[in-house]
Amino acid sequence: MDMNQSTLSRKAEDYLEGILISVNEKGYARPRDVVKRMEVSYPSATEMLRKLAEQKLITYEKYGEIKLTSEGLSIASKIKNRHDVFENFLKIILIKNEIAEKDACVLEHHLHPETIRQFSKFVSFIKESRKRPEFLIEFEKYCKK
Amino acid sequence: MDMNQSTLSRKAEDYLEGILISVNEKGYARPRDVVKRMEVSYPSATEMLRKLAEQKLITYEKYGEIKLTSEGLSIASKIKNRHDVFENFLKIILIKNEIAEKDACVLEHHLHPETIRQFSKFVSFIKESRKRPEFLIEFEKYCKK
DNA sequence: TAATAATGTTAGGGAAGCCTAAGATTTAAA
DNA sequence: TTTAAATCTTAGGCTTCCCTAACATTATTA
Repeated sequence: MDMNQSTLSRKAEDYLEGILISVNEKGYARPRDVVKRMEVSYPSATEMLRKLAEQKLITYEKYGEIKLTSEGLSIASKIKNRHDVFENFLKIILIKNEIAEKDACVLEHHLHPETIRQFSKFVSFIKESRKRPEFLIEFEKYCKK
Repeated sequence: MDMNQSTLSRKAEDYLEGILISVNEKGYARPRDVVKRMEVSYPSATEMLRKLAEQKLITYEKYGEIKLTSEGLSIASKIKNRHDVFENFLKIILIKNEIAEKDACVLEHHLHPETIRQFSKFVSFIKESRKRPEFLIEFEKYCKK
């Protein structure tokens, strides 16, 4: 049960994550939301929506609202968590927000679970320090040289 | 001049990097080297080799030795440098060598140049510290909790 | 409510990258 | 040197993801 995650393509994960964002905002997604967020044409979106529906990761009927099934939600949330981990990490190493956001999308796929776990720990480690760790101050100086 | 890097697919970059490794070892590559390193079939390798040759990134003739052109070498070297940066980084955040090596392959593509630069700086920053930075010792403890 | 605009779907096709099967070439062995 | 093994290429086809053009549906507005 639940072998889908491992066999889901990178793109399918992307779409699922995109759908989650709309669902969080207004309770459902529309093809137009997907089209905008993924920067693809309507036919491309329709095609992927059908596939995701076939795999029971979303509910979707012609001209209808798109929602995540519980399994779809579970997968999308995992991807989104990863995304956040990487985005946070990139900001820590002083990358501009805009770039950090985009590059997190690249990082969030296909890394070994252990790698993701370590990135995640690294971010928590930094964030849990009461004051800004000395080494980050040093690193910032180092970058300016 | 040299707009190829930006338009080269991720896979093409992978192959180029693989070829570089064989070239470094023995002065040239053979289809069998590519097949082994990329874990693809001969026809897949042949197809990509032809494409790379078309783009003048390698020299390659039927049944012949494969070599990098100066442009191919320049691109492959950049990719390899990135790979090394990421591999080093992953080891710093305490990921097993074997996984670090594989995941560096994922990281080495499609990140913003600024992101790559920052990763690179981060690694240099750590490596240039005379002694092992305190925070890494702390991080290691943190991971064990 | 009829016309228009926005949204969505279907049909058909393309590029990238992968494969197996079959055949060609080169290398190694008998 | 003939045969066998290894290597390599060609032919043909598959999947994923993308697209444009044409058509259908829904929403908006005159």
